[in-house]
Amino acid sequence: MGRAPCCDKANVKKGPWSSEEDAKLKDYIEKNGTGGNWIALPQKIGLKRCGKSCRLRWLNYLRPNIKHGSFTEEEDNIICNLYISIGSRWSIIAAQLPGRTDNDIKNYWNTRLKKKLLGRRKQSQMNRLSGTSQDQIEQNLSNSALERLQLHMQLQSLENPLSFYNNPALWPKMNPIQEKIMQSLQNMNPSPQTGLGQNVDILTQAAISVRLQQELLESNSINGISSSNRSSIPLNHGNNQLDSTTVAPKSNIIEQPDIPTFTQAEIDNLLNSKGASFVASEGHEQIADQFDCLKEIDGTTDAMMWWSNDIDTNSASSNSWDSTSLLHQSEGIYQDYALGYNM
DNA sequence: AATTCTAGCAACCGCTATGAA
DNA sequence: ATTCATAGCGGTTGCTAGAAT
Repeated sequence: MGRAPCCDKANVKKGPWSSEEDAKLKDYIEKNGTGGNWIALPQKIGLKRCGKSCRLRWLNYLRPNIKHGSFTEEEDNIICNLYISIGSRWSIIAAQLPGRTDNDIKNYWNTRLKKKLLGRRKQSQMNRLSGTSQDQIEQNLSNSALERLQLHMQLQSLENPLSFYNNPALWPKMNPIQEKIMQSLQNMNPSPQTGLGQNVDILTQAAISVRLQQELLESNSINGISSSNRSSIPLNHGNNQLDSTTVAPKSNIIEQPDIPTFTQAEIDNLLNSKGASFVASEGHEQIADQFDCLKEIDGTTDAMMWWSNDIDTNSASSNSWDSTSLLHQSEGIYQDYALGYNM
């Protein structure tokens, strides 16, 4: 037995709104407000629409001060800044852009902005990988784009020791598993080859983080913490949701890889390239291959962005952090990232 | 000119959060 | 403390117009 429907589906019109329907709804709300009850509203005004549909139509289209039309460069920047910081919290992002709706921003990101950021790489990947299937190309594109973004963020933290990335106090609250991972990473030794202090190879860090997550999940399962009562552990919501049912079997746990280090030239190239593709060295590719197990954990390689993208759902919903300050904190990130892609 | 493909957008669906009873 | 109705959110779907073949 499922949930009771919010309205009588059989007698409800779906699809695009007519101008008459728009006029009816707009006229009523402007005169009377919503009355705090969207479900009852369509019946009051004789609309054969679901209350949810009325609400969406009002919020996304009819409401006064809605901005239609193209996004400005400043709006692009804000959206990218916040997306990098908090992920797909469209309503929070929309709150920073007066007149824009979450739906609008979500569509804009999915159809244009994302491509604008990644698109330049697509062509060069296509050139290099001609002969491989389109699926492989897309896979390589999205994985390495994420790697590149995170690597750039990591390097950014070295250049600016007081930056958001290097200051755990500024980071969003992490769950216990993430805390342990971060502690382990912070304890790792400096890399003498690169002279980059604690900037241990990011791919290695991520590989180790995966291993730790697997170990922790396994120990939880041994201790009787099943997926059904996992709610006692505030795991990530949405993209990075860890699910013990999809964790790779023990035999697939990755071995500690040999640690190749990025050369200074590679780093320089990464930071300064404008649209050039990131060509992983042989050693890096070997490690990158290990990240397939990430997909088995949470379905996407977004897990690599364990600290930049993961905000505990509870803290987000209880407003224990401020999206406005996040926006400021992340301003520099996107600007540099955008520079790298020559938007 | 007809057909197919693609991008952009509006709307829907299902889930979670919240607050009242 | 529990149940229920509604609001709000984010992911997905489907339609349409324009581009490409």
